[in-house]
Amino acid sequence: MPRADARANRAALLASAAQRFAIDGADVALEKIARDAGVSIATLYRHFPHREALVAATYAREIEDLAEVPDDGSGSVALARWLLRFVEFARTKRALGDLLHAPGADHPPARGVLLDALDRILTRGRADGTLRDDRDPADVLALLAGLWTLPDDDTWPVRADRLAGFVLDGLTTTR
Amino acid sequence: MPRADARANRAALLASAAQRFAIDGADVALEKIARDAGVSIATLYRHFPHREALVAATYAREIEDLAEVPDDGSGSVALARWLLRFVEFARTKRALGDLLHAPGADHPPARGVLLDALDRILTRGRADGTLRDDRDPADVLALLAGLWTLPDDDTWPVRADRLAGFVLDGLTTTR
DNA sequence: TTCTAACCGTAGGAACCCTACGTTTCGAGG
DNA sequence: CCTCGAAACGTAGGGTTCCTACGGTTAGAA
Repeated sequence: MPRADARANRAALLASAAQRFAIDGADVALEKIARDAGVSIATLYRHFPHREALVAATYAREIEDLAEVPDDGSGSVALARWLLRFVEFARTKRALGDLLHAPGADHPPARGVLLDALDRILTRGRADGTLRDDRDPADVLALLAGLWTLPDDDTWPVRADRLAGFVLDGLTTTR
Repeated sequence: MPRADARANRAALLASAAQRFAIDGADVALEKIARDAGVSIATLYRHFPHREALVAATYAREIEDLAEVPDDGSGSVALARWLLRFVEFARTKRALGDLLHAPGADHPPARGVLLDALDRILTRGRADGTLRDDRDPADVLALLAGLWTLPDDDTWPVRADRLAGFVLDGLTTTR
């Protein structure tokens, strides 16, 4: 159990981070987040050793939510539902793009969590014959990276749905 | 006609940039490129007011190459060939990812050039019935953004081909 | 050879990242 | 209620990169 002041500072940092990431994007200065939270930059680094850790912690709950895959329904239906949720996720959490799609070879934990979820869905679809068996979770995530490149205007939802639909189409066997 | 020394410096900068982008990636310090070229950082900024301009100029020739689309063959065949070239493009010019897929609403010229090429291909495929008519060039480019998120190891070519194949499959009508 | 517009480098401010180090404070145990 | 040490804190500063202001230098036309 950490000290009470440490816990409070951590919470304040996460709150500021969520706000700043939403307003200024993923590249906002960490010193700005620290200032908003009323703590020094050193405290931020003590709690979150690098930017990635702060981003991951900020969205930890949402990532866990997205990692849960209901057990009912066919693989293709599960995928369709998951994609809907993922699109909403991408729309509201633009700062996570860098984290999920970093070209580096070492996956951040958040990426692994989502890959696991996709793996469960693909496995189920493979078993019940509703999904093709020649794609893996990383392929799906790579295709969805495009969600973070779409222009940030009113056309976003339409384009995003079309992109997700494209992915779903390409994965389903029924056709 | 600019002065001879200005032309030489510009050429030296482009040569250094090509080398540095290939070795160190898109985020290499501009001062390093300037030093390699034997000029000062101010000279670099005078020729290329921002990083984007330098990247675009460095790969201008290759982008123009990729913008040329042969007139023969069906739309789907043209698309297949173009995708092969684009994959090779992505493999050798990783620094261009940021430029082609910047989320901002204002397209850099290089992006527009490729969108035009894709548009010609899609239009042809729509005319001859080999390509679906409900996708636009920006959709295709968004799907291909995933190429820049793949891990930089030996599995790259395989994953890249699979991704491009997925895009092609999803666009062709013959099935 | 002269002269000026174009080009160049030096120098430095500003923003950000990250760490070393001395100080303060919480809260468990007496 | 006090003591006291571990844990947490902030200040300060070095390093890097971006970008610009300004005065010196040079190419090349007349």
